Amino acid sequence: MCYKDPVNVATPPSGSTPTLEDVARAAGVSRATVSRVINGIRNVDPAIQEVVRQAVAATGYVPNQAARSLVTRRAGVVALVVSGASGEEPGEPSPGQVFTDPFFGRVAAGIIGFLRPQGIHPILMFADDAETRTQVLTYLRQGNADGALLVSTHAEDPLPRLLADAGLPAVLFARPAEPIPISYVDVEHRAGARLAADHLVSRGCRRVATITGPPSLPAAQARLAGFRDAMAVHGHPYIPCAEGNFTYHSGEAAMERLLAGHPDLDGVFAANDVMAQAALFVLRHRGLRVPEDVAVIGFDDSSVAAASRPALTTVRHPVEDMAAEMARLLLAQVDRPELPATSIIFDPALVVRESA
Amino acid sequence: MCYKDPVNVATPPSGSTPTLEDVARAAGVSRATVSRVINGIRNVDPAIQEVVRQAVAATGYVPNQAARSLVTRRAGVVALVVSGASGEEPGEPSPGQVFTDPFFGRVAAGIIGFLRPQGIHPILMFADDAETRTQVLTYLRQGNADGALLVSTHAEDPLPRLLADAGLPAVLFARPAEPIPISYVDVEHRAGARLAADHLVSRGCRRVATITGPPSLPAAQARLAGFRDAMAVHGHPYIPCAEGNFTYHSGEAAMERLLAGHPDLDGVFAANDVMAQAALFVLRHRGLRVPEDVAVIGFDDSSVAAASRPALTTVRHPVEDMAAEMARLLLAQVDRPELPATSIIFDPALVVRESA
DNA sequence: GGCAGGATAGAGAGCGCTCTCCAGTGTCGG
DNA sequence: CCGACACTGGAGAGCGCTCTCTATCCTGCC
Repeated sequence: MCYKDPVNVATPPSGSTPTLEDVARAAGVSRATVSRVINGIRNVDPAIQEVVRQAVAATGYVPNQAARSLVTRRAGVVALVVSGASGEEPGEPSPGQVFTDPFFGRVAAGIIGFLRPQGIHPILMFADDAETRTQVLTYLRQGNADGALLVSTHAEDPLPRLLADAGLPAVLFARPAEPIPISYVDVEHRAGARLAADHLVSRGCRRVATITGPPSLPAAQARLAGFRDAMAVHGHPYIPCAEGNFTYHSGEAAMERLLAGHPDLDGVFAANDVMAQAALFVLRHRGLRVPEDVAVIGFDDSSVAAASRPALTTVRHPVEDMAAEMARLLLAQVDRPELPATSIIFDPALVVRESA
Repeated sequence: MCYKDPVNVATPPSGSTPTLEDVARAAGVSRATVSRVINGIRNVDPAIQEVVRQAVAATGYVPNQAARSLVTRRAGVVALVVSGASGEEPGEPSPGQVFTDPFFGRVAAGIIGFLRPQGIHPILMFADDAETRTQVLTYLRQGNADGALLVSTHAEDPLPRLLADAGLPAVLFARPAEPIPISYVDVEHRAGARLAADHLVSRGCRRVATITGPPSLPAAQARLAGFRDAMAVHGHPYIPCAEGNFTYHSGEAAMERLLAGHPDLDGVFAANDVMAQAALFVLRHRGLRVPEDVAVIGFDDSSVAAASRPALTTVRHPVEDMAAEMARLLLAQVDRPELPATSIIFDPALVVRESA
């Protein structure tokens, strides 16, 4: 057999983008062989592989993903869905604001860090009402994306159930409020809160209070419960608490309320760093020193924790690792849809800085 | 002609997802007709349209995007690329940190707000070294995305040039450092800085300083130049300045330096809100009252501006509108690649709050 | 030396859709 | 009453790729 010189025959028929056929012609082999080389499959003579590779380079060939997807039934894309509840609540974060939360950035970074090496990229979608939820579902069904990575901002989010019912591959960032056969990753919130409680007690704090997240969120519930239980074990059965919703403003207000009711407190556990930061601000504003007068512990170890003054002691929430794990779980599920829903729970750790 | 009852013949051959063919069979028409109805095209009898629609509903048909893309040569996806320089510089924000910047959230929100109604979604990509830049290029060439929306964090970012050279549709968020035939949107930075200068002067500030962005960024240059020029016009030819890089930390450090060199200053213009917020913190820490002792003006009107204490007076940067315009420009360019590169410049506005 | 059997390459059938022809139908003017 | 013409709907050719099936070649063994 005689293979033609790949370089001289390379130019595709027209000025349009070259196809497999063009490369095959240039290399003097069949389409199938080129396909095999490109997809790195067995049974191709090394010499021919080399000829094909040269032909690919010479023609500037790039495989057409649509054609590939059509036959493989794989989009090579996953949806990263930021999903809220029905959107009726006032004060609910708008889609854009979600990004402002350092938490979301960490999730995105973790997901992308895992997916990028595999040539898979996330499509960004928001779902905050019935219409946009339908859009997500349709999008997945159309095969635009192979599955969904879901970050819900609300416990009542109906999207997880819709996805599960539709049998679409999906992984949640946190345990759903009600049991749904769907995979998720989460952190051991109770254990994290216990770490905070133990640390405050070991520092000698006796009058400790907590700023909670929205009670509708299981994560917030668990942090509160874990903190209370641990404090009870240390002999502090009653813990004053003020409810926030994870925003800076709500944290400020909550700290004000706590201080109004308990001016002598000497320790605060906030359910996330942003609220802890707000607490720091209020305390300093009141002339209270942190950690000398009041010790403050946050939760998440987000970027604001180290940036705070004083730097926040906080419970590390391994968000990036968890996000990468989400992606891993999703891809496994896409490959083998028959796999049962799995949940992976991560351990938190205490990061001691200056505030406690 | 007699159309069969769509409901009874509906079930597709197997349990697999229904295709156009299945719907056509169910409706008793040809594939072409169903396609016409679905794509809302002319020349279909209303009665038949109805029959087809019922058949679609009965079969649960959803068009396969890959097949559609294959023939239309349109992915229905655009890439949202966050692009840095070569990544050698230490202290450079990692991909994930980019999200933490409220600025990026606003861009994403603006883009999504415009694209979502059209059923187009952005794919999130980072490009921070040669390899990932190639990945972006390849991705676009493969037809995975129809074009790129580029947010560069560095002036020397080579990606815009690569995109322009490859003839791929792309729109930048800011004017490229060197002239490149590529579309972009930007804000009139000089005019914005002038607004800040005028306001400080009209408040009676006499000893004004500024915290700049990285000098390699044209936007930072323009803000500084605009501020200096305007202050010169007001009779203040010399303006102390300290360089920051748009982060909170750099803003703190810059404010410290300014105060060290000019303890008596009474006005500060920071090139973005985050650094202005840091300035606020340093000033309060030093016991200086804002705005009584020192007036502070930021730039961007990002979410942190209103959340600061005192709330920041700032120059509004219409990021969301600009981002939407980027998307519009990109889609126009995808539709008609022969269109010349266009640039659209937005006007800033002063938002007066408490800090000045 | 002939033949089984593994390794390798090619042929060709789709994947599901769009879109360009064409054929058929009905309408109107001459 | 007939031909011209707008209007509809169908047939069928791909879009570029993967992958199964088959043909060919080569090696080794009896």
